[in-house]
Amino acid sequence: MITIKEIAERANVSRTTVSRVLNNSGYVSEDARKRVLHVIEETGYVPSAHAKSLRTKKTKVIGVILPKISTETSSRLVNGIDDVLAGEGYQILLANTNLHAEKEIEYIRLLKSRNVDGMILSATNVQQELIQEIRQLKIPFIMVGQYAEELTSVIFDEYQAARDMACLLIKKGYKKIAFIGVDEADRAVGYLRKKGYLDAMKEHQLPVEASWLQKGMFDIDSGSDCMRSIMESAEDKPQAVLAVTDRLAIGALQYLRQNGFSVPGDVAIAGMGGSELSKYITPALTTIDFSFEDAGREAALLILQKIKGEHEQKINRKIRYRLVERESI
Amino acid sequence: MITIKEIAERANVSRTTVSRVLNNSGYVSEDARKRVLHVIEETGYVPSAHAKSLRTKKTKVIGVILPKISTETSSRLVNGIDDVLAGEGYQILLANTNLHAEKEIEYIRLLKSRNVDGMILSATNVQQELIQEIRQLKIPFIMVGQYAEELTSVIFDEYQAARDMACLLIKKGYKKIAFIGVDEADRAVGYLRKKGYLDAMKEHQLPVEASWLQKGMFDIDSGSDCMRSIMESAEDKPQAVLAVTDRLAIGALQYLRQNGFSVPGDVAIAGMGGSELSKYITPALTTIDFSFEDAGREAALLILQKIKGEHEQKINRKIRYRLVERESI
DNA sequence: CTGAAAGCGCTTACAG
DNA sequence: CTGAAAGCGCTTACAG
Repeated sequence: MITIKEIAERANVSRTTVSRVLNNSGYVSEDARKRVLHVIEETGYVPSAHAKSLRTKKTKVIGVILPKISTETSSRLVNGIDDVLAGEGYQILLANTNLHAEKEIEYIRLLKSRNVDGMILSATNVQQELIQEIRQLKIPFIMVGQYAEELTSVIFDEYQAARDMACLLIKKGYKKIAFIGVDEADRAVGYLRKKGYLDAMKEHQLPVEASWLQKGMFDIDSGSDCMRSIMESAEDKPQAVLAVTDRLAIGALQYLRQNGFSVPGDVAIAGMGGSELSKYITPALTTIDFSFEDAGREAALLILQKIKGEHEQKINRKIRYRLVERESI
Repeated sequence: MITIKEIAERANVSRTTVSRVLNNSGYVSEDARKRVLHVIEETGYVPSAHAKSLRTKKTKVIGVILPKISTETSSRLVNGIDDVLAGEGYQILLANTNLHAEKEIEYIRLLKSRNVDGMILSATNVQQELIQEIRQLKIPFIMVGQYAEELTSVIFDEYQAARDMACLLIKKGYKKIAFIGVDEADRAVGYLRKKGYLDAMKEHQLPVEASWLQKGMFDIDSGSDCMRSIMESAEDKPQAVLAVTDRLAIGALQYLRQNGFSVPGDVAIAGMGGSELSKYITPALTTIDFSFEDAGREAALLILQKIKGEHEQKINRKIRYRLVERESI
């Protein structure tokens, strides 16, 4: 590889001077600048970012830790992050935990060793160990999707969103509303959304049968399984079901249609997530569109501010969501 | 930041020894090793990857250049890449051209400056300038999605795939088949798929009306527009339409349904891509599932081999595709 | 306007 | 088994 030393020799100047024209800093005579530029052009020299970071302590790289790489949520989030980061000359270094929560800590350390200028974690939990690791980190850090005391985060009002959706269902006249959730270790999606639903039901004095409460995973098949459990075990069949993700909702939809139920005629379905699928499936799914791109953009903006040292204290940014009413309820 | 020097001092050994225990190389007495490990543990020391790469010339980072970050194709591709790379301790540094072809070269240089161990480009064109830039690159490089003379690539048989689909349509009895393509600058998706369709038609002596040939972009709305053009301008209305991407096909579907045509009754539709949407839309879309995850895995495998210097010559790997017949034809 | 030299945090022959 | 020293490719006070 060709280095600054060679450029300096060829242009008949010192490395210092080459560095100056590279970084547009300090004084360089027009003549020297031209010679250097010329040699760079003709050699195709590209300065080593590593050597540079070693000195400057800046890498222009932001580490992004994702729970899963090929989900629409991650994709939209990363898109938003890259949207603002690219403009500032930063790049994204990806880390994918593949839903193994313990890898979050591992990757935080790896990214630290890679001297990233900041990290953004799309979190699925807020375990003490993880929070601890982040707290002792000296690198700017943004948590997305989960709220944690003392950490700067970009979140949605998960509780309110689920509650809004439950209320919409109730307003529409549905009284027997089932619920498909996920593990409550995921505080945002598992716990808070469930609580929103539960509170809405209670507030309207609507009973909830235990068999109406199912817990699935983050995929379509799981939604079908949950719906089956509900329909097969419920004393009183529900008139509607609220699923905490669109995929779960779509799975439920599949089950119902395959078993001769009409949606929303026999059972209404609402999802959450605002996925593209929700729009094109038949019947189109009523859902909540969380602006993941905005969340990504906001996270990127915050990390940039932190890098510039513009704010010290923790900040909690809430991103808006939109209730999208369609044909499934 | 805490460095190897401090660890050495605290453990009362030299930096050399610390380095040895860090890398598990050379001889270190049990006693020294223990002291070092202990200090590392208690300080939470993480060695600087930058400093290390500066010496070793390896970064364990692969640059991945994508035409768009939030498409299902990219998402699946990156998933496949990460799948094999993560296991080998490599991370992905993302670069998103956002469909600006000229940024491909720019990012190749940027990634070069970042000393990545290899690059994978999900290409949308094979312009001379780009190919030139890649050729003079001394870093292992894999091209995905486009074939280029002398470059190692992972591709699909785009021509055959489009031809297969057209033949299926013909076999089903459709004779008047329209086509929605994209710009032929994209040789794989634009040119080759069109050629596959055209050749199939010719082979079966089926005439193609000029108005049946439309060119769109990579989104759903564009598919609608193309379908409108076809239906409004065709002398002879087609009985079927082959779109080169699922999104274009879905746009066409939308247009037809909104204008009172039944699918496949009045017009049959086939897409290409094997997107998740194709499966859940009504009617379910007949499409070609390109295994983008496999393409990603294969690209990662190849780049790993190149890094290890296991093969010099260029290789062209063809990834299988699967014709998925569903209800839209 | 220019350059010599120190230093960033590592690894690695080399010598002991 | 261990360490002193050189070197990776840059930048940056400092001196001129």
